[in-house]
Amino acid sequence: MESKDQRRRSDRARTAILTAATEAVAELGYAKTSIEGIAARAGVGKQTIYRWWPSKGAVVLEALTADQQDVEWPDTGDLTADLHLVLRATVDEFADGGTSATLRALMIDMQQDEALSEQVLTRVLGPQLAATKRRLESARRAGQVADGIDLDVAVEIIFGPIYHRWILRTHPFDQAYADTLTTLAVRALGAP
Amino acid sequence: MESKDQRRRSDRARTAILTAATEAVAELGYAKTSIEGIAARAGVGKQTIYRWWPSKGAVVLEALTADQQDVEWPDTGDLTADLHLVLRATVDEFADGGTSATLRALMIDMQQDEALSEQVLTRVLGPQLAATKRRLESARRAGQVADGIDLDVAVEIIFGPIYHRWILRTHPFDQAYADTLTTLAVRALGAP
DNA sequence: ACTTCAACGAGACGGACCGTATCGTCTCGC
DNA sequence: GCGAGACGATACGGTCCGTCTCGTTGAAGT
Repeated sequence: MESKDQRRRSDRARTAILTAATEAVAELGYAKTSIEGIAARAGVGKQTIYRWWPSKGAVVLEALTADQQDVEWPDTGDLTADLHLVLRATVDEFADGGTSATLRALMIDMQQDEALSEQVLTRVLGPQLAATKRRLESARRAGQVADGIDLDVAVEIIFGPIYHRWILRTHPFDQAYADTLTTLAVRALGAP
Repeated sequence: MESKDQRRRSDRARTAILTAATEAVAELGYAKTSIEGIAARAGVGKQTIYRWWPSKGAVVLEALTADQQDVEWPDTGDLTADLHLVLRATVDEFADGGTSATLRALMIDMQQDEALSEQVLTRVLGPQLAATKRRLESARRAGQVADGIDLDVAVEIIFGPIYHRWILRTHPFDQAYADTLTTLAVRALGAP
């Protein structure tokens, strides 16, 4: 085996790198952020980055997940109200510049990096989608979601439009949108 | 003004460049495709590319739109049937490697190139979304879409899930998906 | 037919980053 | 303390960028 003794890892360097990565992406955008730039900004040799991360995307992903808490789904028994709450919170989060730029960046690199794609999916997007599916299962038990509906598609009916508008910027991305989308999604899912 | 005399433009070079760009993206993927690579493949000086296009994205965009016909919406009077048809066709088109890789690539570059973003939106995505909205207006007149529904959001309810699954690859992207999605979308839009 | 002039193919150029390979130096675990 | 391995720093060969020349070619204007 080679150099992977976590015990000897410098936490000062690790923290400096993650901080520098976050700052660089926020400041320059993902495309113009380079490994060399992160290293210089962090006051670190670039080899130290290559020693612990395989790619720029991996560094940025860890920087993103380092300081994030999972979005938890409420379950008050009222699907419409809970959905409304979550969509408004999601719009807020995505409208924010920092997290938004980073996540957008990762979704870019996912398209050309298989390993990173899997990481982002399992560590960031997957849990969110799974939590949503769980909430929908609960709603179905309560008779608020029609039987026979494919819940994976139901999740996409909810978040697909969000991502669509967030990525393409076709229309305003605001609270009013969260409201409208909530109504339509509930119409799609609800038992008649 | 300087060098913009379209009359003197070599059509041989232009065609060779667009063909080479399409091939290169299909073969290497967008990220590994370079302007130099396209020039070499086309048997062309790279200055000839820089003379007529501002960026790699612009070349690829023109290569994509060169040989594409707009997806037209049928209007048989039956929204469900028409929607079903279009979604199946869309899934087919997106599942295809060639067009898919190119469009995916453009959506990547849109995130970091303002001008390109506008071009892709107005020349590729926009017309598709507008056509969909028109079909929904027709359906609303026929009483198949409830009054008061925001048609821009309605369009996103339809295509948002498609893009979501296509980009993130969370679940199989096939005809069965088109079927399921059709059902849910119609539920969301339909008058009770 | 002849002139003319911009587009053409080719490729040199400086610069930015890539990812790898070594330098001494520092520091942690034994 | 001693040794191993991570550290900051930096040199290296590559690739590609975008700009800038070269002659050469070929179509428009006379």
